[in-house]
Amino acid sequence: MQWRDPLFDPRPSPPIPLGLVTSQRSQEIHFSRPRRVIPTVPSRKLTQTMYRTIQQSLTAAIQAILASKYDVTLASLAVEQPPSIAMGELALPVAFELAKRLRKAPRAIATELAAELSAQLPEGVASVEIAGAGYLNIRLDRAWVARHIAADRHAPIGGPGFRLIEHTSINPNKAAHIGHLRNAILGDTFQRLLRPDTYKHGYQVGVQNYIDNTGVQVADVVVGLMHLENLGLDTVQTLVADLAAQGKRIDYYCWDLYARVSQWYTADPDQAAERKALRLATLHALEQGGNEIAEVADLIATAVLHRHLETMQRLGIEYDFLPRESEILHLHFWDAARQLMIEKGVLYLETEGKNKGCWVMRRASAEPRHSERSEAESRNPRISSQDASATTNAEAAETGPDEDAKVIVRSNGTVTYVGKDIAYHLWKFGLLPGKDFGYTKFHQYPNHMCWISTDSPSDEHAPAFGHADAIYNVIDSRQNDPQNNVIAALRGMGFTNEADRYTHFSYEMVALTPRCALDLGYDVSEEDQKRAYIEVSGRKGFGVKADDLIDRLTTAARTEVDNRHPDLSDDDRATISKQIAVGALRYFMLRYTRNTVIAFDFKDALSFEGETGPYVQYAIVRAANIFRKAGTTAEAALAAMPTLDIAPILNSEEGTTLWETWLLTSRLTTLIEQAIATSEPAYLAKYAFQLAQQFNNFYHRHHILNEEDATKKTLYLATAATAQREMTRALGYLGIEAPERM
RNA sequence: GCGCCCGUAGCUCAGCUGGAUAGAGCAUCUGGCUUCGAACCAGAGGGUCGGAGGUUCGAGUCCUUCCGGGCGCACCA
Repeated sequence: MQWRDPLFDPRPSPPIPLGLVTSQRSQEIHFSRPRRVIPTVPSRKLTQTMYRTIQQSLTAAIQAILASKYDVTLASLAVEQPPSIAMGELALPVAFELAKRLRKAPRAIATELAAELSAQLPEGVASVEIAGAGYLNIRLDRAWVARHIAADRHAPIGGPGFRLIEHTSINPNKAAHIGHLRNAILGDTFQRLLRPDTYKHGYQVGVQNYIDNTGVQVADVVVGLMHLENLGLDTVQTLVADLAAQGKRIDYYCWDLYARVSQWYTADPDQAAERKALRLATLHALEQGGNEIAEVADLIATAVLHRHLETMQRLGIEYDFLPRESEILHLHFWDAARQLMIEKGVLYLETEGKNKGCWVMRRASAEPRHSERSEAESRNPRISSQDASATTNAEAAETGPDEDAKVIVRSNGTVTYVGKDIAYHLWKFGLLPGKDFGYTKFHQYPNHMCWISTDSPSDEHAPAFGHADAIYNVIDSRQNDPQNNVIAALRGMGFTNEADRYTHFSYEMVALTPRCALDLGYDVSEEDQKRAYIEVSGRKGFGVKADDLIDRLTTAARTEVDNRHPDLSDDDRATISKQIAVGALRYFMLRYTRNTVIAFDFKDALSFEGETGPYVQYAIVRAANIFRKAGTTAEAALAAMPTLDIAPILNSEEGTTLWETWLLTSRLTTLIEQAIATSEPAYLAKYAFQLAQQFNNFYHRHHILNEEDATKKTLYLATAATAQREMTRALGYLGIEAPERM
């Protein structure tokens, strides 16, 4: 096991545009067109990157020794973490790499290197030792490092540029379910990692929630309203108003109706064809716009959309802009995209074969990938020319039509979903000539406005969206192929830079365990009961609705809070319960890595113990309680650090737990960088938990308030303070608040 | 048939650029509340990392192949 610390990261840090730093969310700045900022080096760099400096001087020293003593240079030097803190803080396996080249035993090389290095130790390094078969283990100056952590020196994160995150994107025809929650929580957490805040410079960020308000799913609910319920525009209006007046959720109503309609289509074999035709006619009317069907659709889709925003707001999830498919259609984004694609030669009219009469695009998989192949071959000669026989474009043209090509425009002249998506993504990158949405206000959050697209002129002072430097699409893994098609289109058009900065933030679905499905009262076939999990289905009305889950979590938390804090006011208990519920839910969705299928079970999701959000929240509350009882503050404890003689304590046997706690608190920047680089928020969730575990361990080992030695007591308080600070930050990025008490 | 993902402790999952004795949580068992709150901590048992080859000083991690499971491969949207 090893880990990397950004403080020791050899990579150069990206330039920071100091001028863009804002501590508060401000729509004027966040959504402005990309500001090309001339990178400047922050003046604080020298002090902020002290730890990185340790490593740099360390590796530089070793390189110098290698060059002078053995006449070799290494491209990079690996730096690892020893298995136990007792062996040091850093481990260099450099001797292993050199063993063969120098025809010398690793341990002998390590011995020579250690001798040379010990003669001139870099600042912050206490000693060098040889360990195992030839590791160079480095011990740090614990007091020196701890003081820098206490002063909150940390490596900078972020850079210039505008990054667009698309997440949630629920069809506005039914209630959000647990699968949508995973999507929204992943996207929202990632957005928090990127965005500027008081801890980091970050990147400029825009959060978009794409609304497919003219799709077949909305059409289905419209069919239900108009043909199953026999409602018209006015009576649908009444229905929406009535449900609102009764405090009923319109999205729940649609959830049931959608399932009924889906069944109704095929319920009577004699009428199946007729009903399918009705469905199609409804869809076309809806796409066309300017008719009663479209108005009903807009009414219901907008009402459901408002509910989705409410649901997500319960979890602290907010959006900046809601682009709708209706505007992509009505503002003719596709026409501009089509012209561009033809100009760039990626879209062509098929004149033969099964796709005759369609405008098609070659699939991503059919593209020759020269660079990848040559790289693989150079690494491993055994992978050679067999797979180089993949058909090239030229060959395909000679051997007939590409039957595997993706149809973008149907033979009847209508554009497919992928076509619309290509147009939308060209717009995201500012590559769609002459096209932009109209923008109008839609929903007011406490601190900012959420805008929605319109085909009318924009509101005054509407911000500009689009023109992103990089984009992240939080879309489940089942849409892998369609996403790759869009990326392939960009690449094919020569927008390679954009294609490289297009991240399909893919994740696996949330399914139900058979037991959970049975508990909810669903019919589960014998076959399904044998499976590990069952896919949720909006069409079948099969799943756990997001609001139901939040309600259950809140109720469960409330029971606990009522038992523990009968003295607190009703409002306070409600607030704490909500914070715990959100903490449990968000952590649950974030603790799994993206491509793990979550088999949902209430037992796991409703747990507040073990590896959960509330566990971390509880650790923070404990730390806060110490300062309350001690009559001092975390800030005061940290401020006292420079004056304390802490080296003897940290270097002692009993100081190891303390030191481990300090070391772990310093890794937040690493984890954030790692989570961003890999698009994997789970790493941060894991870290928050480990930090809480480490703190709890320290908490039980040292009784702070009873400590009689004044120096020790202050050091203990500072340890609690730094742990509390970093746990709170880590949870903040996960979108989880720390309650006052719990 | 093709593409992508997964297979690690009884269960649910981590394991980043290949590194030292493969880790958590849950469950089970044992111990710890008159303490800064036990939504906690300490300890125990539990592993052929799906199988087989290969590369490497070193493989859960990289390559090949096989097995098992999931998802996706429409002129639907």
